[in-house]
Amino acid sequence: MATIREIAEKANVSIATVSKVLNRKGGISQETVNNVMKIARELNYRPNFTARSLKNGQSRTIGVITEDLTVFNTPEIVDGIDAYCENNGYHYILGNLRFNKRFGNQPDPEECAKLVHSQVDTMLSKQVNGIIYVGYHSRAIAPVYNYEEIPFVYTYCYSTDPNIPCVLYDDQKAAYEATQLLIDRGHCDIGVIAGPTNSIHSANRILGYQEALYANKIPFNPKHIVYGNWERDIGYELSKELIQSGVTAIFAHNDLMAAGVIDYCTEHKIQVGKDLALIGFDNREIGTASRPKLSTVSLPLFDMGQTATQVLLNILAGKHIQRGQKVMLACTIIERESTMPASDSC
Amino acid sequence: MATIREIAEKANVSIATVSKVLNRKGGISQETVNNVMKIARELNYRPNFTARSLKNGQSRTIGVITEDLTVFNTPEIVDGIDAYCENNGYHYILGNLRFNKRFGNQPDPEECAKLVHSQVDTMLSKQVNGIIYVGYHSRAIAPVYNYEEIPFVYTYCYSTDPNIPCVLYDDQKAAYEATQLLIDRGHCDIGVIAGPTNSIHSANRILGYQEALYANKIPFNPKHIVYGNWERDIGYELSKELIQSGVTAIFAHNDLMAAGVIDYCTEHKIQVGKDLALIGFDNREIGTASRPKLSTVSLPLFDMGQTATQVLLNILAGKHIQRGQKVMLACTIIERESTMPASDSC
DNA sequence: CTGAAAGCGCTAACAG
DNA sequence: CTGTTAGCGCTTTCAG
Repeated sequence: MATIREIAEKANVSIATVSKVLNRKGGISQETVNNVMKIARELNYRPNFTARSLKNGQSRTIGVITEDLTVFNTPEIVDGIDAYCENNGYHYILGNLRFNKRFGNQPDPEECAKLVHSQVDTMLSKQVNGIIYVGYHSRAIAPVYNYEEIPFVYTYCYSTDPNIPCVLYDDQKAAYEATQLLIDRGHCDIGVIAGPTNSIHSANRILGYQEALYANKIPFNPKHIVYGNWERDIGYELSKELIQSGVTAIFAHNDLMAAGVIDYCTEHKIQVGKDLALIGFDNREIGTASRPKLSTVSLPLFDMGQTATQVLLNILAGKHIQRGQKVMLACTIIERESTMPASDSC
Repeated sequence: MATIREIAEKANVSIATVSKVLNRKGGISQETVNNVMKIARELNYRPNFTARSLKNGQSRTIGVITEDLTVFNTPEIVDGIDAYCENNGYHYILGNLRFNKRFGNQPDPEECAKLVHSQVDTMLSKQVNGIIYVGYHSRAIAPVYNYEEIPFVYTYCYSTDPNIPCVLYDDQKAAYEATQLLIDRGHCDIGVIAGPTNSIHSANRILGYQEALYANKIPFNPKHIVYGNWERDIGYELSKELIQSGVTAIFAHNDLMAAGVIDYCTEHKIQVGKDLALIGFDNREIGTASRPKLSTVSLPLFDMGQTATQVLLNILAGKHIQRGQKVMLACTIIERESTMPASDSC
């Protein structure tokens, strides 16, 4: 690859002059400029990013660490990071921890820490200015590193340390809206199939659900909340309970469990979308595959990627960030067939 | 961040000595080694990758260009690249073209070329040693660049130029095996719902299908092949035709069209897995969501990523590569419920 | 307007 | 065993 020096030789000028021309610094005669540019083009010159970074002492590069690229949420988030970087003249390098293949859903904290540590080390050695850490499932994570050296932003997970900003989606608001949709469709006996009792997602979604009931003056019946394990089978089982206890609508905390509800209903000739209203969460592919198509809550993944990048670049630009900043992005309700027919209200 | 120079000062040795210690070059007294290492650790020293690359004139880094990270096949492939790089001491940088959001399924060749060109330029300026190009749907692509400068390997797509190696999966073999499975399950009137007539995938899969019939001495009835558009609705419509013409098994060239077949059968009380055997292709999420669960063909995506990287690293290591090398990786048949009950043979 | 020279952090001859 | 020196490709100050 051609270097600045080769251009200088061909053009019979010094490398300093070439550098100035290439960087449009001005103070160079038009003639020289033209000539240098012409030769640069002929030689198919491309600046050496490495050398430039070294000299300038800055890379305009951020690191993106994904816990697992193959998990459904992650590619969209990275897509958002990519777009935001491109629009702001930043580069990023991706590091993928492959937690899924290595650990399944039960990451060994010890091993994880080692992987993260080594990934951060690599990135630091590549002179990144900051790091976005993308969780593979939402949970609280201890600070991954002696993060003081460099700003971190978490997304799709959050830190136990209040100094690390995170970008999340708003479970509570989404649940409020999902519940409101069910109410708008004429239901007041609304069951909830939540995730495990220790899920923060479910806790927040239950809050949103309760708020919506309250706002609509519908009494809250604690029996209408049952707890599952995010799997399809449990949706099947729990829907039985719920339906027998008289609910006419179900808010399942993920699409998989909602699919289980559809399984149960199909088997028992209960028409979802008519006899029973159903809404899921996550907007997974399964929701368009099911019959009827599942109404659900879509996660703002692309936006989370963009926002996380924005937050990080703001920090890098020295803009003040509140301690413990948590950016909450809104989800979108997607109404499909499972909640469709508006019947009469309570 | 600490530099080699700071270590040298604290240790009262020259930077050359420090460098030698850090790179385990030997010829340094144990005492000095210990001391330098200790100080390096205290200072939390991390080598500057940028400086090292510049000096050594090589980055041990490859570029990975994805046409679209958010498309179902891509993350698994990148995961494979990641794993292979990690195991072989290589780095990679990812560039994501975001074709899907920019163009949908109809990429404008002009615009694409511009994006690719600029991405390759960036990577070249970052001194990558080679590039893996990951297609977002399988098709022939004109050489993306003046690729002579640097080796390219394509995966999930192939080049019109025979000099560029590509890593693909073996449609024909997979189709042979899928058809054989149907035959093993007792069927001889096997319909095919193919993709569009111009799809190379479908052409190869039809070949595999015909081979399997021939190997089992089953006459090939051209009427049993119908052409769709990869969408679910067309699966519904075409299954009608096929079933009326008397087939007892269907090989759909993707899972989406297979889901359409299930739709039709559910509606017409035809029990898939009993009255009709069905196998799809791609192993998408929808296949576990459907009832019955869909038998299908799983793509060797992770393996494609690994193999593409292997091919590229071999080229970089100077190993000879045949002109026009096409590596064909085997798919895996996944039998689920839609082909299950083995009945009596023809 | 142009060029010489220093230096980013690191490695590798080579000399001592 | 250790240090001096040159230089990777580039930018920037300073002198001319």
